[in-house]
Amino acid sequence: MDKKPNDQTTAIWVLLNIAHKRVTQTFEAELKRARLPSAAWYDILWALERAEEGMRQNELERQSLFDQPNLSRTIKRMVDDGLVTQCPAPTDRRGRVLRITEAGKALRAQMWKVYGGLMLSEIEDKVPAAHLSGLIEGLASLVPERDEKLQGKLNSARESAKK
Amino acid sequence: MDKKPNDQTTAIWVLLNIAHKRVTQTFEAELKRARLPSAAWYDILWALERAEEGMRQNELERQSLFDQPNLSRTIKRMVDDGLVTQCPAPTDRRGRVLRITEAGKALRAQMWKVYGGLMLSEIEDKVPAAHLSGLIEGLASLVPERDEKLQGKLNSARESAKK
DNA sequence: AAATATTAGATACATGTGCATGTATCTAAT
DNA sequence: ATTAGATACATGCACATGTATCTAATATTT
Repeated sequence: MDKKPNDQTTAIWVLLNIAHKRVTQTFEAELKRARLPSAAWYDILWALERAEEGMRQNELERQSLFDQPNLSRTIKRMVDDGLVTQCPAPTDRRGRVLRITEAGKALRAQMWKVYGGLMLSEIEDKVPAAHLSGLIEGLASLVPERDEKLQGKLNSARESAKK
Repeated sequence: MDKKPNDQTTAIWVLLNIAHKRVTQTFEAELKRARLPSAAWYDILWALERAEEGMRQNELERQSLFDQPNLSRTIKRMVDDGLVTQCPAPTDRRGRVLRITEAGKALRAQMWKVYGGLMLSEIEDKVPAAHLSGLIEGLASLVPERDEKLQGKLNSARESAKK
């Protein structure tokens, strides 16, 4: 090694892993305790609920952290569970248009009671105001601008941080 | 929901997931490209290399992000690969003392060339100085003080951040 | 128009992860 | 000495994830 990472770099790397694991596990455990699906399902349901006209599956893939095969399987399960419908896309016969069902909306609302509460208790209550913007901007700096797949979420996140 | 998470909270939650996934995937992809084991293996090897006298498996479990069954299996693979030895603990016949082998040390050194370089390119080069402490303290605030399992790493990380 | 490349989505396979549980051993109270 | 409960580690199973590949459809090139 020509140059060693400094101590702050090490701290960030270690803490990024610890904090992510810790927060994620808390979310998943509480959702499971409430007999609800995982946070990833929430994110899909919420994205589809906002898309009034439905959403192409590849568009959802770009907005989510799922890779393509994984999203495909997850959607299949959600269709089987009656949460989402999958119709052929009108303009491209390869494609599928996804829509949330009423049951899907109901489940998302149900999940929000737990999910939103966890955002409050696990994040909002814990991060001191002094470190809010440093945390947000620091995390954002780790995501490359050019990564098209993540750009959408990053932009909307930064925007809401500014308000 | 009585109270909604604010926009900064949402940004943190979204960015924590995006940044973690993005950085982790880069690390794993580059290690794989170099035909090296995952970052988790590096962490184990490094912990054992620092423990001159060897380390009890349950102690390693506390210091790592592995849960117990998963660590058990991972250690088994590392023993099979000749990277680690597993001896009965002298004082407790339930326990195992783990030690890194010379081959294990060599592999860790090899991995460091890639791993350390990634810490520089993916973290040190990307996070602006202005957000360093906010990022570190913000992440740390997400980890509960009382979580014994994570406390060790958190303390050493904070300490190095101060220097 | 034919050939080729690209894209959308699904599926197979290998691997990783968490949870529940099993076995052996330890500690401490009876 | 015996028994109750805790702890250390291992294993089985269900499920999530990533990689490679497949099919069908669309886009591009010549």
